[in-house]
Amino acid sequence: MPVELRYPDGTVVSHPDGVTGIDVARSIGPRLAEAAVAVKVGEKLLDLSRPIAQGGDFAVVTLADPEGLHVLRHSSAHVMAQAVLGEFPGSTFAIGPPIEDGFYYDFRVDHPFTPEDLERVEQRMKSIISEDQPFERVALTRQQALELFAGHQFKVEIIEGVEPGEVVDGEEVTAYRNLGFIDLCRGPHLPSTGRIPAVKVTRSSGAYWRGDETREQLQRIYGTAWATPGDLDAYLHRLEEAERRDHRRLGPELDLFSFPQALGPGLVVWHPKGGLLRKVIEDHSRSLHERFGFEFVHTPHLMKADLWRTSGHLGYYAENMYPVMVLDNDQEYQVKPMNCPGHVLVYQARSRSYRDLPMRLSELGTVYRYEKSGVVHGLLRARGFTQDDSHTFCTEDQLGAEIRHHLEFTLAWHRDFGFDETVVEAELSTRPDKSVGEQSQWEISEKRLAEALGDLGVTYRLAPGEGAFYGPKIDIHIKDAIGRRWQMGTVQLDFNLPDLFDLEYAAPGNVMGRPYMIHCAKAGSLERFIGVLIEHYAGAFPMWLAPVQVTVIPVADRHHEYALAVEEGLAGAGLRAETDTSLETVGDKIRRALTQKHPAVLVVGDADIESKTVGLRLYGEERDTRAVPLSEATARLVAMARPPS
RNA sequence: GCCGGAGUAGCUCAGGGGUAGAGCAAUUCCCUCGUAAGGAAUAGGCCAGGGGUUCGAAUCCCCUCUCCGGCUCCA
Repeated sequence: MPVELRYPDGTVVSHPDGVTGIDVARSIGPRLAEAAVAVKVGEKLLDLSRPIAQGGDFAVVTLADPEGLHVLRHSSAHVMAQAVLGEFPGSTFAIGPPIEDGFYYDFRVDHPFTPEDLERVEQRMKSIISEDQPFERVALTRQQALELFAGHQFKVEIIEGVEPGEVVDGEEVTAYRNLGFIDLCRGPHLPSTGRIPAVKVTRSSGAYWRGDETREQLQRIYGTAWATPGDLDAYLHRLEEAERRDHRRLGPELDLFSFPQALGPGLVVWHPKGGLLRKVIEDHSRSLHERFGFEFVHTPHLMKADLWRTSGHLGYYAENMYPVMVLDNDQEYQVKPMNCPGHVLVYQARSRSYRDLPMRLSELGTVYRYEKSGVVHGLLRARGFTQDDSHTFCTEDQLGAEIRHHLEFTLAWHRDFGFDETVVEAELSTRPDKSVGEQSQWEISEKRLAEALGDLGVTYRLAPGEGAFYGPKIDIHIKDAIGRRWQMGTVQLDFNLPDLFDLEYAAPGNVMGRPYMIHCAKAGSLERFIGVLIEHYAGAFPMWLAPVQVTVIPVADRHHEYALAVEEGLAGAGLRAETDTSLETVGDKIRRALTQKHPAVLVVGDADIESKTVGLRLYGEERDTRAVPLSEATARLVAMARPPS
């Protein structure tokens, strides 16, 4: 039966039965056929050599397409496994998928890979590539696959996970073979290994089989592959760039904070400039909370262990909490890992009426969580941090409006700091397998969350079953300098605490109602927020955030007096200014101000004193040789320093 | 917590069984300068910590701590 294919330009062509992707690509053009690595029919990617069984939308996939890179990386992974088996006979391979920017493969080997081993693997990969071995697709029944991979624990486990009779494209299991290497794989793959233009082995690490820490730990090797050697170089260059943006490097360099060894891992001290940055952010947080109708509360860092027992944290969160302190008459206390119970106690302090709702309580609450020693990561993952936390209690009728209100706030917060859709991602997580609460609560809450996202025009990823056991949520994620995603803000329902603490309000008609509870953090943690903020701006903050906004540089020491007067004037206009009175050359002082990424530099010398002018230079801009009247410069800087309204 | 890598001056790094090195930063002095490093001198180290091996350890071995890259987990 002929297959009808619709090309991207809209034309529809009928092809004879058994036509392959490469046939069609050739019929379009020889150059396209040469560049092709796979074809796309409908949503499905197919090997070039595979007969096209069904008609539909058709496109030739090349390495210029994201799908093409995916195929390239998948094939590179197979080559890597082949190379490892060649270099280290007796090793066993597990799985090897493509990932963002590259691929990995997991192995069981008799010793972990050394840097020299990785070098050998890369060399062997390159020789496999130069041999241009064809990739061959092998269709198997479940039974055949079990026989072929008999004794291969990982593969047998995967095949056994395939339901008997489960069929994809008329086949139960497929594998790909190139020369002596064969692995289970859905494909598609490049036509041959020679089609890999640029590949590099990057690093190795331990990784648990099936991502389960109770199971065997394997050795993983990461690699990266690109459409051209130039793309590979650009990628490596991008990684170096990102390293320069790393907040753990920039923080101490800009004298914002440090992690003294004397304190212990994951604990930060803020230096004056970092403290100032943090103050600006806290001030903005408080003013926005006020505008969005939140009330401020304060709760202690230390609370009776019984409270954590009631809240359930000792049941499911104990391993993240610091050990018990025994005080007074055998009374047990613990440091808070979360602010919620404190806010619940504020709610409970007196009887509440529906007229009190919604009640929005907020606090910059510092919490301490015991993070495993291997996971702390600068400000992005610390053991002590401050959340811009809030808990809102409302009725079911108010739920939709409240969720939208909180989401709007969270999005406005991120926008104010310059985080746009290129780095921000929203995610809606729904009911997991194990959960508390009524089905109706989950349904209505998930619906309201989705509606709020829709109302505000937010594109989001749906994460089914990823919600907390106590409620569904919307999370805001931001990508850091090297593309890692960090959870920032969250709007999260809680069906658990209102029950555990028996929260009530008097509803009309003299009946008692149970409030809905919404956890919401806008920034998430101030530490993490500042960490990604530093990386986002590479330390060159917008003026309203910069700890030092203006540096005044006198040309010679006879200009110090005027320079200090200029500084005073700037300070009077509300700007954070510093004068560099060191006995250095102008060039050196400029360099220091720019290295510290101060947004504005004012140079003052003989010519300026008489005419009441300054030389103005903004970060990231070339020198402006024009003398600017001081009043004009001040007005410009004040305008630039205005916080987002 | 697990797998690997690494810790030498405030920072970036050299050295490597036989008296601890450089550049930048710091301090002092000279220079008085118009937009990314002016010059000189001085000071600075329990070579992460603890145990071993050795006539002798920063160097070799073991343990611990901390950091880095991953895994697991997470704001």
